Amino acid sequence: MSDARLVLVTSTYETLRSRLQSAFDTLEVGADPVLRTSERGDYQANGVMALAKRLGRSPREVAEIVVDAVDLTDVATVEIAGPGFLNLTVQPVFLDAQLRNLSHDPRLGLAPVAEALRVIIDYSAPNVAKEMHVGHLRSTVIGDALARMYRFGGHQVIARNHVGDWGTNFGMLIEHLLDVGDEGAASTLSIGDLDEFYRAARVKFDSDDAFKGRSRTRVVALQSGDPETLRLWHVLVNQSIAYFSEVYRKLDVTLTAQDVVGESYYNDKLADVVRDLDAIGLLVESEGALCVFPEGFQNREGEPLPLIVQKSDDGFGYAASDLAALRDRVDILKGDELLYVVGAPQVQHLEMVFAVARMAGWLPDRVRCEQVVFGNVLGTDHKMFKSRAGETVKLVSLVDEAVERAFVILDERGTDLDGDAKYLLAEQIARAAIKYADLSTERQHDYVFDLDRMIAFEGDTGPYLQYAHARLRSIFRRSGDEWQAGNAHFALEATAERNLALGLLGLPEAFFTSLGALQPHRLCTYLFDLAQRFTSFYDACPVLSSEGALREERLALCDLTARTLKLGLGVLGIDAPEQM
RNA sequence: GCGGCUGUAGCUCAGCGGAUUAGAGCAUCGGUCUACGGAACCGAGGGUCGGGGGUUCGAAUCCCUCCAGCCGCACCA
Repeated sequence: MSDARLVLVTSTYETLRSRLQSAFDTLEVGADPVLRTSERGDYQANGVMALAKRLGRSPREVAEIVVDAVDLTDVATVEIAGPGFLNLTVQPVFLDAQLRNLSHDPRLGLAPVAEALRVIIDYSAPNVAKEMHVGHLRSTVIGDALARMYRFGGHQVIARNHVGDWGTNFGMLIEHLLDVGDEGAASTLSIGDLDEFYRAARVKFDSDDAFKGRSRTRVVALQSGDPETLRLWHVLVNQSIAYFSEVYRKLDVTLTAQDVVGESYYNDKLADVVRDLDAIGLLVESEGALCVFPEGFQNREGEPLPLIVQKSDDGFGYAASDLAALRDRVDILKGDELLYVVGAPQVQHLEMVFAVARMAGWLPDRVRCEQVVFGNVLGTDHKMFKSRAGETVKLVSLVDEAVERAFVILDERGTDLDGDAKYLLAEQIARAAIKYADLSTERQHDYVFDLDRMIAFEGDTGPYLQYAHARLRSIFRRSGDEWQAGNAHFALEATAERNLALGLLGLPEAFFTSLGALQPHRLCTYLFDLAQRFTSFYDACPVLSSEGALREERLALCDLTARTLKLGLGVLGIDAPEQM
């Protein structure tokens, strides 16, 4: 607000919507105009249909009243189409003014929200001393995209990486650590061979009774806080976190070691969860376990299904730590929104946790609490994504393979770059391919992981969008570095120019729709559509060879397009390189 | 059995607060252009939107039902 240079452009959509709203209000306060972009006009409002039905009047009649009441002077022309749709065509003067404003707005019309919320996003959640595999890909990529979008939207984000760093198998892991020695373990873990470490421990546990006995004793020592055992446990945890950080670096994910708040963090709060549930009278003992029975959940036999808070062996289940974490996020972190980016198999469990939290009064209505559900990653055979040997695929090998593939593609088409620059570019392309493929599909759907398709430079892919951006930047390299956003007049005489311009004005709406629905794919769709508008423009409208005001105008359109693509991709966690 | 998710062109996916010939990418076919990066542009063919019913002037979109697939359904998280 205090920064006068930050031009807060009222979005085109919002301008149209609010003017229509005033007109609709004359008939019924708050009636939704239902405005959307359209192929018939630039925008179409079809809220008249629903309103007419409620008022018991003919749609046509209502449409005429709205048209008479609406003030769209110098903004758009309206015409009634069909039974009562309002088709809006934006006026040239308004387009020109909007584009001029955008030219000077670093946020491209995307004003930060008036009221910042504190949003807690739980995502990634790998397990200590276990490999990160494809199953963690979606949580990590989607969670990080949402975190970036919330931040850019003006909210405060607290990322929580709910790492699995506790449980009975740590007895076995620590004993194995002792067998191979600190340094041996460190070297195995640091090169990222976590699967090997875990497998070796498991094999001994299953085949060696003495080892099994030591492991059980070790669990007890760990739970009772034995200092040496805790030291060993820390070795495992720290090595793993270092490894995860390397994976996040490869993926360009914003999670840091500070965001890791594992299950162990809640250990001393679990007893309180049980005690407090008991005090409220929700706790029921069933088959030796302490449970809460939220309404509406049944087991196979049609009997009430419990959320087991404390197991019959007195140990705490993950329900307990999830409840403790939820309380922490509401009471201590003061979250306004709690998001859990967790896969579909956990739907019932989290629903039960949320239900119990509400019953206990730990989750007030003002707090939005939601699981950001996502589907599975499938192989090209439409079965769960596995390696040829039938094993789960390591996340790092997935990324590495994509980088190699990007390298090959760069070589094939010949690049000016070499050495580190070339490697960095290959990484950027690989990440774009993987992330965009994941983000551009509606997240609840399973999707098919097909590296060839997602790294292709043609079609609806990350690299295609990067390429569109790189071509744009190339224009400016050739134009000489004297160009800067000036006062171009946007006449938009060519159809392709006008289509591109309308696309550019759509960013705020696309962004907030996407964020509001927690659906990054909507922003992807917008960016791809914009890129297509651009390539059509690029083909039809020469930029550098045009002259005078027209050249200025087209350069300004290119500048806006490049910035919009870069911003949009960036907010999804995808780089937009200057050249490819 | 109960609950959830999914079923849209050959393939991969959008659309699902109801709207006029159901969209895109890939693949196929046909054009354009000595192309500011052709990793391009323009166009064509291809779908009874899983089946059936209902609500409606109008449904891929809402409701019911059936079919198919995936997932979950008490002490591993």
